[in-house]
Amino acid sequence: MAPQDTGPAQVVLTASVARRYYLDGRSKVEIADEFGLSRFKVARLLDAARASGLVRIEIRHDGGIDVDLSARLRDAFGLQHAIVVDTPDDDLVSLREHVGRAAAGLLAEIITPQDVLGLAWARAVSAMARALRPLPGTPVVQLTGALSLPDGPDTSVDVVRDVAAASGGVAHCFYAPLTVSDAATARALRQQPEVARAFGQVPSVTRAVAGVGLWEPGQSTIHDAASEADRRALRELGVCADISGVFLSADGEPVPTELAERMITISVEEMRSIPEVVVLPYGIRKAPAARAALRSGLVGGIVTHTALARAVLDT
Amino acid sequence: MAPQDTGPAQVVLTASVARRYYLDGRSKVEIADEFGLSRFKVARLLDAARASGLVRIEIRHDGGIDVDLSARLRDAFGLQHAIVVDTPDDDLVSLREHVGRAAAGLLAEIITPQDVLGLAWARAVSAMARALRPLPGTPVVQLTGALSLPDGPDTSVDVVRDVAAASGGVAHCFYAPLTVSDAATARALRQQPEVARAFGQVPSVTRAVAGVGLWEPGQSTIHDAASEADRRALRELGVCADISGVFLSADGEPVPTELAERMITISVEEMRSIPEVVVLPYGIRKAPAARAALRSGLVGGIVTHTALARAVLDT
DNA sequence: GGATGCGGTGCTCAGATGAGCGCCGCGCTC
DNA sequence: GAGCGCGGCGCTCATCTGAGCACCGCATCC
Repeated sequence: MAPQDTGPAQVVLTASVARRYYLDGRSKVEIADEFGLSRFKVARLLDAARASGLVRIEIRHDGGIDVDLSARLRDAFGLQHAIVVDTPDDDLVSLREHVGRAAAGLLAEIITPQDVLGLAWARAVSAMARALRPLPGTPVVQLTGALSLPDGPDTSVDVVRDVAAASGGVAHCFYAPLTVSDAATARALRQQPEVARAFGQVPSVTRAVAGVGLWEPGQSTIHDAASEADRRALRELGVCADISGVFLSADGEPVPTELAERMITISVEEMRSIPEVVVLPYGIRKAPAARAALRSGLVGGIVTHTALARAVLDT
Repeated sequence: MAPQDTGPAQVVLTASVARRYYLDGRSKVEIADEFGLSRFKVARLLDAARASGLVRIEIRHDGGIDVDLSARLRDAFGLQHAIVVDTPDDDLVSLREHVGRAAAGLLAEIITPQDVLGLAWARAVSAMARALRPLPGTPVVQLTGALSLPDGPDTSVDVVRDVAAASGGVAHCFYAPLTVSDAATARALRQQPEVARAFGQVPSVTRAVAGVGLWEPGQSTIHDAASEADRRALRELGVCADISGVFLSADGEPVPTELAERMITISVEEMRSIPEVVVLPYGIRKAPAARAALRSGLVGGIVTHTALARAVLDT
């Protein structure tokens, strides 16, 4: 006896109303007048149109950013910025390039002339530097000593100088290795005028960019450059991740290490005092390290890719 | 120097705001509070999201009705109802079934117990009757005499009786042919109590359903049943279409014919007095006839299919 | 150095909108 | 036939929203 839930004429009317409202931008009052309905009726038709799936609204970005994952990541860890690059790739070099490019975009967006930019060394940071377009004259501060990689063209010094050149700002850089053989040498190096001058700028740094290492072979340049004894020692201390020479346990607690004392880099306290540290993890295996970094509270921004973001969130 | 038009962080923010607004149904004020923005900023972000294509709204019905064409047809001809069945088919039998089913749905939707339903004979009307689900006890009035087709199981009488049975209402039907050999016989037949009783109900008919014929071979049961002389005579009078025995020129003007006087059917005036006549044209070739019917002003509703609707509108 | 224009922001105020409520008609039950 | 429950409708009133405007900072140009 009942006509079906909604008849065809109803469907057509609803669709017409929905079109006028959602696509033509008319007000419900106008539509009500036009169709000879009450504005309440129009509102109910529109509700029905939404509920029945006649009107479908989707939010999608085709510029290579997964906006949904980005927002979830940002909200899950209370971050200031999260960018998840949408790429099905799983080649590390390609991922790094994508993340670097997105980080360059983010930096260009959020950096103002009042900012002071700190850069740790990481291959992703180097990729970012290469993709960077001119910034408004921002000073750039080197946060870590240089690590000479056989395959890497850029050292931390190069990156800082390149970025400063692009920004037209001052480059606070120094020539020193990332790690030395004993704490005394490290302390001595930090006293060097050049190094001391750069590190003296750290308290004024407002944004920093760093990579994230996982304390496993091939997942951290620091790990790979360390001695077998250091590798084992840190593993036994429960080190899971490193951010610019700051070591973290799996749940994000800073882990004091003897190795850190032999490194030319910033301390946990210095890092914590930087208003926004942006990290650039990539590669699905680094999920535990990324999670540790996000849990540490040291990080205010992240640029990564879909697979890793999902892995971090699905825990 | 300018960062690109919108940076990645901006995109993520905009998408989050759009999600909250369009998908979660929050008000702009709530969103502004949540994100620490002014409500104006939220409104502008949403505008930008719409403009940039980040938010896409589409209105689509997957129930076999082309809502867009339906509405265009309704508006173009000022109809009360237009239903365009979305089918890529071009087989006449299949089209007729689809149109019939949709017409049954429309009828079930718009018929009330206060209505009086008139039915002309047409194969599509017969298809509709077969698809009809129970109606609220509506009286049904036969509007045309019977035409015996070799392949048609239903005559106009059958259709009326079936529909009345389904509705539980009274069937005002009669046994008489659609056309006879001379006007005097037709007049005499109309005086028959049974026939006169049915036609006496015509002024109270509030909705009628009829087919549309194109005055060409194979496009009108009346044409095909007519003598060669009649076919030629009407062609020379400029007859393009017929609706339930009412003949129309290509621009929808009623054409008085001698043939009409030999038919047991309603007059133009009677048809015009019916508040809503729903026609069921199908088959792309009938476009001129459908157009004529819609232009005539006699028609208040149409049920047809995509190809024909498009052909009618693209003129 | 001051005038000018432009993009981005948030204000006012009128008009649009939503939540909740009461009314009405219908079908069902007893 | 009276009572009941339900769904659809439109009202009120508080809130939300949009159009237009004024303001600010910045860059540009005489």
